[in-house]
Amino acid sequence: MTDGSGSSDAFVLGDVAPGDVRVRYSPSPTGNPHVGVIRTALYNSAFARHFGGTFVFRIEDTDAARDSEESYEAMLEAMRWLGLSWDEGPDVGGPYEPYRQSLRHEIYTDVAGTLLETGQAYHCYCTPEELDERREAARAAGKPSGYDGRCRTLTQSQIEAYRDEGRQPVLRLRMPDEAVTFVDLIRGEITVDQFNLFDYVLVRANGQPLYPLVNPVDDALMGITHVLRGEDLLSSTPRQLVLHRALREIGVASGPLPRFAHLPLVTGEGNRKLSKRDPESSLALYRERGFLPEGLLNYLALLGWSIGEDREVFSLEEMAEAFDVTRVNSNAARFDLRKAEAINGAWLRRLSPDDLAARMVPYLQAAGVLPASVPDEAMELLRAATPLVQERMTALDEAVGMLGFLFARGVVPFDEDAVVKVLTAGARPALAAARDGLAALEKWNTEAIESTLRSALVDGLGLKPKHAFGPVRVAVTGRRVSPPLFESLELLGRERTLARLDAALGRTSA
RNA sequence: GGCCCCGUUGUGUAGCGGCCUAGCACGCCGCCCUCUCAAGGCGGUAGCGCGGGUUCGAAUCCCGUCGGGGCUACCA
Repeated sequence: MTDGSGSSDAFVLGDVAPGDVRVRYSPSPTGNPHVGVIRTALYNSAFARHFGGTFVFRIEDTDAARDSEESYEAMLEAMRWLGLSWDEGPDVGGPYEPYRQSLRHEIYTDVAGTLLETGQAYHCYCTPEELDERREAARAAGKPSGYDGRCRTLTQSQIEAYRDEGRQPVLRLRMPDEAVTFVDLIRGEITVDQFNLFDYVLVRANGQPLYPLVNPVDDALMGITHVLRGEDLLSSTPRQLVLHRALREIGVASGPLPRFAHLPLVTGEGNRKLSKRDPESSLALYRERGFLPEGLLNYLALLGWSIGEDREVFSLEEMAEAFDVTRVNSNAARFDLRKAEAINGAWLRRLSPDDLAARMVPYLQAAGVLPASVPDEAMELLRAATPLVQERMTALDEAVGMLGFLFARGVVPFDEDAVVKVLTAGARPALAAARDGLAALEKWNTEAIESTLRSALVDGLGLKPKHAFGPVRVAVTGRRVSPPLFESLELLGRERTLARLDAALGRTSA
């Protein structure tokens, strides 16, 4: 938290007291949540918490054709999984309910009506075809191709003529005859002149309010003080500001205009904006792969912002403490899976073994390694094995391959390649010596196992460590890569170890 | 086409006129450690798009240029 006295904080706040800061995250529930949009949520959350303000979660389900209840649930669930909590929202309520646009229809209709009555907006009777035609013509002439304002000053008789034709009008906002300037918290002053400000559509001919109306109206009504959103919305900001001013003029809203910060886009391969259609953008994918919420969020934070001082691993709390929008980069950032994995790995290693063990459970269950209800012994075994794999994992789903052998009943599933390359006839002496040595062992612990194996295989058979332990590893774990061998054997137990060595011996003789 | 934004190694960034022979992280390469794989340690690779200014001095400021991206719907 901060008192807002830092120099950038003061600039960012403007006239707003730190505790009065209100930001919102307002996704539209179409498809699966994607990482770019989650980063926006993260930055908003960090911003609100930095100032001790309010983080509002609002659902922009304005487009009935594309929105779905499933993705609404998915969005909520994703936010909870990530641990991004909100102060007001569709599920928790708040002073500005409802928080779903689909439930606020009347509000928009009322506002639209007032906008029309006061002349801030007007009816436009142009058909889509006419619009297209004129747009193409303007474009061909090298001129701005937005709406040309034809219906701005229709006479009563013209209106009646259109009505007689059966035309249904859309509602357009009247833009000013002067440039609009605003200060973007990240990019500085941005100006768009009046020739590039078009009277845009607020309400469809069928009466449905559109995003360009609904979004600023909700921001204004909900007292949003700062808008942190993607750069793709940058060019529409001047137009929205005009609406905001109009809303204040007609008394629908009061308070200062929101301040904007446009976050750099998150791109994928080829520097294109990451879209929902790109598979690597899917939050669910990273979750299934076993990313930790902490790790993913940490990585996402790095996409456009730096905590400074050559540090890259930090928590949500640390981020909130240090977050400064003005230090967000203005250039687009490429999502890099390798780096994301590295950060996630760092978080995995930070976890306490018990915590990590608990988090691995669902992944082991999903893979059938552990049953739906985990017996106490199995959980004990898992906890004991966790330190062996903790520094070897980059994501939770890797636990399946690394620890599967510990929970396998009877014969382990073998990796074919490992069998062919390692469990050869030449491996028999090593396997046999290992079997005999281990069978005779008095105490079954890591130290004893190691010294027995070393003396039997390395000293006794004169094998190089790599060739000595390789066959044992494959015999017992089924793979060429495993957690440390001696510790693994201890955990596996003598009985199962010997059984697997016997099984391997059987294989190699065949 | 028009408007807007952006431009430091392959990627993410530090840098806010001298501390920069440009730092860090990921990646990549090599070495060490070592029962495999990791983790860890050490070392290496590679960058201020270009051209003009301003200045004693520019990655940092200005202009231009080139390049990239976004927007340009009765989608959000």
